[in-house]
Amino acid sequence: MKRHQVTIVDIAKALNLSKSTVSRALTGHPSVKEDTRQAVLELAEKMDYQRNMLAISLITRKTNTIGIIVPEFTSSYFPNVTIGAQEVASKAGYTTVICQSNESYETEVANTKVMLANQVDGILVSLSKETRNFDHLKIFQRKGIPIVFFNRVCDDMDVPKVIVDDFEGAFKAVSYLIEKGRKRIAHLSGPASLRISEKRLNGYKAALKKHNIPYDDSLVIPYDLNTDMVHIYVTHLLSLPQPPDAIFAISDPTAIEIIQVIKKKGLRVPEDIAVVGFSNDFASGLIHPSLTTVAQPVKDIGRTAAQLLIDQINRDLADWKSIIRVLKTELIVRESA
Amino acid sequence: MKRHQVTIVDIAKALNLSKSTVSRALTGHPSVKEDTRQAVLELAEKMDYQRNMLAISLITRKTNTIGIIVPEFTSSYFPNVTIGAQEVASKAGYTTVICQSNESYETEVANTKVMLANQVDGILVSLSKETRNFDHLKIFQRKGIPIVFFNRVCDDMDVPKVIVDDFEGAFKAVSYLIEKGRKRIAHLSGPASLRISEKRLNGYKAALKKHNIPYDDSLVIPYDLNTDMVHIYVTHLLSLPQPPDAIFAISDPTAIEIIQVIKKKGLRVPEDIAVVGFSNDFASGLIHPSLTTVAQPVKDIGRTAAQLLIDQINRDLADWKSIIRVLKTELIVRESA
DNA sequence: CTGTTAGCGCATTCAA
DNA sequence: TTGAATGCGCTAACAG
Repeated sequence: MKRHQVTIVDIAKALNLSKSTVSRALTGHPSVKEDTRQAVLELAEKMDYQRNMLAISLITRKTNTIGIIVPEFTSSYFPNVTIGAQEVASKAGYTTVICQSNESYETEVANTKVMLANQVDGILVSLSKETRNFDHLKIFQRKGIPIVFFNRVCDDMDVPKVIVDDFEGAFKAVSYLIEKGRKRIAHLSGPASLRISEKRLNGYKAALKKHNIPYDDSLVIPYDLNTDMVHIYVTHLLSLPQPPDAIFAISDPTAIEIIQVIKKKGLRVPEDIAVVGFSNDFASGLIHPSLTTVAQPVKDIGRTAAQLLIDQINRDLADWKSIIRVLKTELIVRESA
Repeated sequence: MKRHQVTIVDIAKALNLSKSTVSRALTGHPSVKEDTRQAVLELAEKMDYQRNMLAISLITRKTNTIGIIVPEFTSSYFPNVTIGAQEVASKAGYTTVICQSNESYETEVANTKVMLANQVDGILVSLSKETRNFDHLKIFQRKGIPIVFFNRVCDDMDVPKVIVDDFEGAFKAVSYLIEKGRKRIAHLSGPASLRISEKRLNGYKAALKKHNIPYDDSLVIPYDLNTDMVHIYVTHLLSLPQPPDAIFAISDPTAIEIIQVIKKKGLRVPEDIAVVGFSNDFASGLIHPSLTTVAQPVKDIGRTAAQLLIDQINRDLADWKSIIRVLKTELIVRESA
C-alpha cells in the first residue's frame, strides 16, 4: 500500500503547462485564462488532487488551524463550547484541533507542545485544575501566537478572556434560595486554584451578607471536582449539629451527585434539602428531581472565544490585552430548589 | 506582533555547528558527540525551540495525525468514543483531529477534504445519517490512506470496522420486555440508510418471532433521529386502537424523549408503558424513571478502532479488509422496564 | 496571461 | 563524528 500523492507537477505535465500556472489556476488567481483554469480544475478533480496544506502552510506560515485545549469531555459543558467554537472557526476557514488535558498539568503542557509543533495559528484554552505555572502558555505570547482563555482563565496573562459572571450567577442562585426561605445554605466549592471557585464563593458570601445571614465557615467545603468524593462531604454536612437546608454546588455534576447521595439517605429534595447547581448541563433537566441551576451560554462562550481568537489572528492590534468578555448567566428554576 | 520562529539554523549559528548536526542532535541520532547533543538540547530549550512538524511531515510524508469524523457531539456517545480513540492514539504518538459532520453529507465530504489536505495518516469514520454515496471515502482507499469505520459503517467498502452486535443487543432488549409480560412492543427505529437501524430492527423481529408474537407493521416507526419529532410518533402509537405496552427505542436520546412525552400525557413508565433504549448514555441513569438500556462499550469502541487504524498505518498488510470487530452489548436493567 | 527562480524548515543522502 | 548538498510540494516574487 504505497501512498502516491498527486501533485501540481503531475497536472502540469499532463496539461503541458508550468507549475505556476497550475498553482494559480488552483488558487483562483484571476490572471489565468478561463480555458486553462477549467482544464486544470477538471483534471485535478479527476486525479483526486488535493492541495498539500503542509507545503502551503510551510510557505505562508499559516496553517489555518486553531488549537483548543480543554480539561475534560465528561460533562456536556466543554463539548458544547467546542461545538460553538468550531462553528465560528470553520465558517472562517479554520480547522480545529482539540486536546484534552484530563485535568492534568503535565498533559496540558504536552498538549501545548503539540500545538506549537503543528504551528497552530492560535489557541483556545481552559486550564486544568492542576495548572498553577503558566510558562508553557507564555511561550505562545513570546512567539506572537494569539491565545484566548475561556471559563478557566489565567489572571497572570494579559490576553483576551471569555468568562461568565460567576459572581452574579452564584449571587442569584443563593439569593433565590434565601428568598425561598432557606436559612442554612451550604456551598460545595471548587479547588482554590480555579478563579471560578473564588468568584462563585464570593457571590455566595455576598448573597448571604445582603440578606443578613452570617457567614458560617463550616458550611463551605472546597473540593477537587472529583465527584467520587462528594458523598463524603454531603454525609459530613448532614451530620452537622445544625445541618444545612440547602446546598449550592460549584457545578452540575457536583449537584447531581449531591442529589443522588441525599436520596440514598432517604431524605427528600427539595423538601428536606434544596440543591442548586451551576452550568445547566444536559443531564440537569433529566434527573429527578430536575435540577435548579445557573445556566451558562455554553455555545456562545465557544463562539465568542473563537471569534476573538480569529480577530486577533487576522488583525494585528496591540491592545488585545484588555479584552474580557463577560457573558450573562441565567437562573433556571426547576424542581430541586 | 510578528511571529518569529526559532529554527535549527538559529541554534546552529549560535553554537557554530552545521544544521545537520543540530538536526541529528535534536532527533536523538546516535552519531552525535554527547557534549554537542547536550549543548544543542539546552540551547533549544532556552530558545523555546519547537520542531516544525509541517516541514518534517513534508519530508517524511507522515504527519502522525489521525482524523476522526463523527456525526455529532450532542449525546455522550461520540465524545466518549473519541476519548477512547485519543487515549490509544496519543500513546502511540498520534495527534487527533476531530470533525463533526452534523449529520450532513455535505459537511462530511468537506471534512474529508480537510483531512486529505492536512495529510492525515488515517481516518476513523462514523457516517452521517444522510450519507449514501461513498466516493469521498473511497478516495482514501485509492490513495492508500487507511480508514476504519465504527458504529455507522459502510458495507460497500472493504475496510476494517468496529461495531457492536446490534442484532443481539436489540434481541436481548426485546426478549427481556416479553419475559416481563409485555405483549405489544412498539419500535421507534432509525433511518433506513443506517445499517444499525436495520440490524436492531432485525433483532426486534427475531425476538418477537422466537416468542411467537406476530410482527405488527403498524408498531414500527422509522424516524430520522431528530428528537423534536418524537412526540408525534409517540402520540400516534398511543392513539392506536390497540396501543403498545412497551416501546423499544433505537437510541437513548430517543428513549429519553419518549419517556418525557409519556409522562407529559399523564401515563406512567413502566406501569403503563415500558421503555428501553440503546447505548447507555450518561443521561440514562439520571432521568426519572431511570432508563433500561442496551449498553455499548463506548470507550472500547474508540480504543479498538484507533488501534486497528494505527496497526494498519504502521504495518503494511494486505488482508486488512476482512477485519470486523464486533463488541458485545449488555442489557442494563433500571426502572423504565 | 504564463514561465522561471528561489526558498519555507527540515531529514537525509553522500562525502569528508 | 560532522558538513554540504538535495529536495519534500508548493507559493511568491520576478520576468517576459
